[in-house]
Amino acid sequence: MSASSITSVAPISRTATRFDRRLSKILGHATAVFYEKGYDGASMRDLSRVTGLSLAGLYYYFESKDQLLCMIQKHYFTVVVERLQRRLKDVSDPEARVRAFILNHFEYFLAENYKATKVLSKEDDVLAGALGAEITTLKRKYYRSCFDLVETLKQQQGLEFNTRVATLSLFGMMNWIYTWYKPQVDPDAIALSRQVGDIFLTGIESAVKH
Amino acid sequence: MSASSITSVAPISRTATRFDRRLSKILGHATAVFYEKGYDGASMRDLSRVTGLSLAGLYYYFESKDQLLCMIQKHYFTVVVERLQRRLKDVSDPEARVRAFILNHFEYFLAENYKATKVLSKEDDVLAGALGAEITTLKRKYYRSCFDLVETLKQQQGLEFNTRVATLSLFGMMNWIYTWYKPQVDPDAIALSRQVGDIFLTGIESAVKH
DNA sequence: CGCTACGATGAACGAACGTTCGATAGACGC
DNA sequence: GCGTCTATCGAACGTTCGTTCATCGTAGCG
Repeated sequence: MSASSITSVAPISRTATRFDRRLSKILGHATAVFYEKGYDGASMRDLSRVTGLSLAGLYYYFESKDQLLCMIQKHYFTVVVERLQRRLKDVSDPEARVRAFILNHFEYFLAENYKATKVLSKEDDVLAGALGAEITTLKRKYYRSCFDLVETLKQQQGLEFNTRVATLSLFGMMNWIYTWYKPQVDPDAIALSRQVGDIFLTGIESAVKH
Repeated sequence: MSASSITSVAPISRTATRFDRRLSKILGHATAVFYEKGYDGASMRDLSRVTGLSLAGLYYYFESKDQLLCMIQKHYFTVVVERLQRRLKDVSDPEARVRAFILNHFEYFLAENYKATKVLSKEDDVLAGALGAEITTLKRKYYRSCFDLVETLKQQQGLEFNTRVATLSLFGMMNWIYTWYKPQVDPDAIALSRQVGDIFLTGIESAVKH
């Protein structure tokens, strides 16, 4: 029973929302700190400084540093999956659905939650035990969504390739971005999702100059 | 002046090679430890245990933990670039040269030095100052090699795409592998380099069933 | 007014960390 | 045989870490 699940069902809504709003801000600050210094490199004292709360005060909102990371990862994965499902409702063509996946990923992780990308990608396996298992389940669900879209496209077009390798290569292209993306230099989320989609679906050699 | 550069030019070859051989083994053990626990997660005491040397004895071979990581990264990047240049000598066709790059990367980092992939990819930005700058230079050289190969292919075939995005997408596919590759399940380095090359060059939709 | 739960704090704890220092063998040249 | 260099060690140092605990003000409720 996590803190958020307690308060979200608590009868006194005023106190509950206050707690949740405060927690939400802390999660945002923590994401920024982890983005800049990495999970191990960031200390609770760093987080204390940027949030304005005391070191001990932080522990009113979560049980441990591990659980804090868990809550962050959980939040972003949950929301991106929700958005994906909503977005896929209007799309039926298999190729368009794969492109919708890519666009959804970039719009959420590049345009709206840039710093989260690094935290989710890099601090991939630091969580162990029950906390790690919870995140693994969520992540597998997200992966599975993509895998199924690629597999459906493969069936429809009568293609032949290793779906696992193809899907994980696509994830590679998307998740590696946190290491090189520069907003001033590189295309925005929409243009980038088109280019990555082009490479994945038809390769660089299909982009003939006209 | 690093320790290895001193000893490699030292007149007394017996002492020098002994030092270098021992250092080389330590580097190998350290790579394995960093692979398993991450750079921050791995302690000098962990390294002391697996090497059999005492905690203080380790510091006879390098100046600091940071410099140890630097030496590891330096070694692998230097060797892979050397191998690449040797391999590219026999290949003139632009597409074949891009495929040679991919094959070279997988054969070195997947088949021969699997654990190094993670250490190089994940501990990408932990090094700061002069140590970090040295690695950045090497890494940029490797990136530049690939960029030029892609750019040449683009010119020869009269293609139109963002070379930077394409190149870094390729790196994404290659470098992300450390997060998912399972030798028992997934194709070997040769087959994998062919599949990744296919995706990059012609996309998944070109792989029509016959 | 008094009670209770909430939100927050300063100070401290024990553990683990990277690194250093002085000492100590053994090998080798003079 | 004596000084010097190589290789290694136990022990400790100072620091930083995540976490805890007793405490305190405050606001709402009876």
